[in-house]
Amino acid sequence: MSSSAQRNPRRSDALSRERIVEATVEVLDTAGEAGLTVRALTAHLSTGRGAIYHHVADKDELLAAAADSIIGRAVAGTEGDEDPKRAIRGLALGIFDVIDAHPWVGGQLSREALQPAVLRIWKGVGLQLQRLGVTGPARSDAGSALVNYVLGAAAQHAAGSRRASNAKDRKSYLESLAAQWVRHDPDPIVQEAASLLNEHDDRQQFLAGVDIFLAGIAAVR
Amino acid sequence: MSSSAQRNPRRSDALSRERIVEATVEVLDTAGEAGLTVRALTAHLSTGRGAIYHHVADKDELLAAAADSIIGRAVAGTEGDEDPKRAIRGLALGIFDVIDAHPWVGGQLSREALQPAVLRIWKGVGLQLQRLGVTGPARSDAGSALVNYVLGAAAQHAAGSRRASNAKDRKSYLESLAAQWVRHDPDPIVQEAASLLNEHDDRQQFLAGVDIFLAGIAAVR
DNA sequence: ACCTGAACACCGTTCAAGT
DNA sequence: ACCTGAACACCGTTCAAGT
Repeated sequence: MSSSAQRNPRRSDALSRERIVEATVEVLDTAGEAGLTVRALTAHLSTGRGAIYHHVADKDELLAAAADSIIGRAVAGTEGDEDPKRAIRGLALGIFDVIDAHPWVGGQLSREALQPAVLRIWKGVGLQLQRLGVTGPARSDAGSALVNYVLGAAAQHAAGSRRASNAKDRKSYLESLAAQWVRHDPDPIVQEAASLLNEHDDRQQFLAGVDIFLAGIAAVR
Repeated sequence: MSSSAQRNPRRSDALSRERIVEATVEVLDTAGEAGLTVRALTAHLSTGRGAIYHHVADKDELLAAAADSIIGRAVAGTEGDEDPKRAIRGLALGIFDVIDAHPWVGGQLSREALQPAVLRIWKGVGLQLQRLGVTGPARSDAGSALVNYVLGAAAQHAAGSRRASNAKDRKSYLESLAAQWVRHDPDPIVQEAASLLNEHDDRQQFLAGVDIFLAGIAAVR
């Protein structure tokens, strides 16, 4: 009845899909995407390599389920806001923050269009757009624009943060890259364009993009 | 001087980075991302498995170079348009079409933020935004919004088309999915939101998204 | 029914040996 | 200098054998 430990603490309970997905998240968070191997996972669960295949079909399903468990938490309780615009900002920021904390989710969401985690995001966006009064084909266009923007920004941010855990390194790399552009093409127009790579706060820039989108659907409507 | 064939047609020339990247594109186009193995690639080039490592560091570099060769062609000659808005639409559509034709590029662009192909897109977008008269931090925000939207839409479209090569299957799957949402949650608000998954032309919807962001950039400025 | 772990059919990458 | 292909150190998944 209670969830307390049993006689043998090394193997607390029978395996279950939930326990496997939970362990998958733990391995991904500590070892990254490359560190998620069936061997590492089953070692973490102290079970045999083949055991997980009684509960999930394959590694893809495992990754999709792990991402869904993370996104599920982020999207939950985002409907509360009275103001649909604020709700959209909250939903988007919730996804951004959760991907910042679990970079492997960013890559996973781009891997399969109709996976549960992505459908959750479609659903949340659809609800808020409806509350905003966007209807008909305009809502499909707006929803697709927002979902694709959020997923694209998430993937790029995750890809960047996965590698350059050191922010200083990243900054100096971006600066040298911009300088390289300018050297390669001394056209002042290129020089100005290189400023896109300047230092910025990814999170704030992400939110600015959401606001550009919100202004866009208001203008197009 | 000319590029005509030599005596032995089975091994036309010495290996080179260009020839290897070209072969990589060919393998990816015919066998997909999962089909790109060093064994398949070197067989296609009729050489030994280790040969390519004299010209590229590893498989990641190969994928990045292959994507860059595709994106390079798409972005080239997109600066011609007088009207910067039309140039942005052309740039975005060029990327969409090239990813529609080579779905593996869509996934690759989400894998590494500062890879050459992605930087090319940043550069192209930066140039047009500048011509549009967007300056200062507003240009960074606008550029990031546009680039992330394009990359997100590209990845989702590619992920969708990779699997469901059969459009009929995809359509009926989306329909049953929407029906499932409604069954699961009879709230009419959910039912309406499910309409986001309705049939649509991905390419046209992609362009509608670009226009939303363009309108937003104009409104926010 | 669930679990174990050896076995299978693969990978990417390295490196001694060749030319 | 460039190439070859065997060898190495891994993978994900299956499946007979156990409980």
